[in-house]
Amino acid sequence: MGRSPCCDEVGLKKGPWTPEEDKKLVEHIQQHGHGSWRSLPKKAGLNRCGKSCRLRWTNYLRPDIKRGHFSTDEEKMIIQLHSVLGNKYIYIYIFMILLLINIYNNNNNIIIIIIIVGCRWSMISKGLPGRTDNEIKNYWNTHLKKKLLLMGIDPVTHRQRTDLDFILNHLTNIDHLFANNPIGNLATINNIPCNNNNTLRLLQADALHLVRLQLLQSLIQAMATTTTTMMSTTTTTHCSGDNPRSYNSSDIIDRLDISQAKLSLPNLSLDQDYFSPITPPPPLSDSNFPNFPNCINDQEPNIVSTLARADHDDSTGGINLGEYADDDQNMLSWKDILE
DNA sequence: AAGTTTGTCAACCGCTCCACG
DNA sequence: TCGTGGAGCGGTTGACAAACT
Repeated sequence: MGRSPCCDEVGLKKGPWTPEEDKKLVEHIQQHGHGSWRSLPKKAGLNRCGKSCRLRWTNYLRPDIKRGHFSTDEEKMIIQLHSVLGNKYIYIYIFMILLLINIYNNNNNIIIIIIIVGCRWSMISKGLPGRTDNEIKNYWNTHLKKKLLLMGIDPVTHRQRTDLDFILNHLTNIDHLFANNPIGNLATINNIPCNNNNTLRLLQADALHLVRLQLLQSLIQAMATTTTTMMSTTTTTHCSGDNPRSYNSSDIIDRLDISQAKLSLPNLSLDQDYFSPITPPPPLSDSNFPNFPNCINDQEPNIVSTLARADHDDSTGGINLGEYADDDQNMLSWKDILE
């Protein structure tokens, strides 16, 4: 065991391969096969270590390699296989639970647990002919991970994210969405009759508040879930991927830009005509929201659906944003919720 | 046009596993 | 059983290109 001395040899070239080196390597392997990688460089006339040659061949020069754009099917396959093969942490998690149970029960029996760790990318690459583990790994780290995160899916657990980071980032996206889309767009895309810009501004502001409040509600739920599991009542700590973060209530309020005063929103006097009939419109498309990340369209709350779901105040014809009901239909003020 | 930041991906590093003498 | 070398793995780095300011 121990580290191979292969790449420690002094004077061997490192870094990017030149076309000449590629040619030498390919020609040698085509004529003689790779044989022992360690002895290959000398035989092929290359000033490289065997390991470097092997990587160059397996990741780049091999004739059966498929390079370039990943198809949708390939993406799906990677995600699917990663959800099954990729999560080595789950085994450690299971191990810890079993260990704790064992300690709790004061059980002196020896538990033998086989932890399966590793072989992820190589196994995933077997499901995608022509793709190398290195390429899949790179594609996962640079594209798919981000895509899943934007879709609200945790790339480690492959479950819908409910943590604070996701909700706060979502709020940022929503603000960005509204900041970058002209008012006219919002009216035309949802086929809402449009009489004047003032009404549209109110509609836009209303929709923004509703979306943010809905997300705030999710945030509060997430906080409630998290805080019950934590020892501290003043700080909510959670993990998102590899980045542990801490929040206190003022951080959250700062990020949301919602103070308690702002939460007590007045009933907005929107003309009822603009919500009649209240039927959920078709999902928003890319062309309607060019600044919105493509991949999260399906996951994004539809603004008019949100409006349709909002509590409708019959007395004013507006929408009551100031209160939310709990499970028993008791009306709660935001002050109550935050406290 | 120039400087800076960000994203991509080939290549490297350090480790473990396995076969073999 | 142990030591050694070869092979392969996942994580990380850094050069380069593209995008942005």
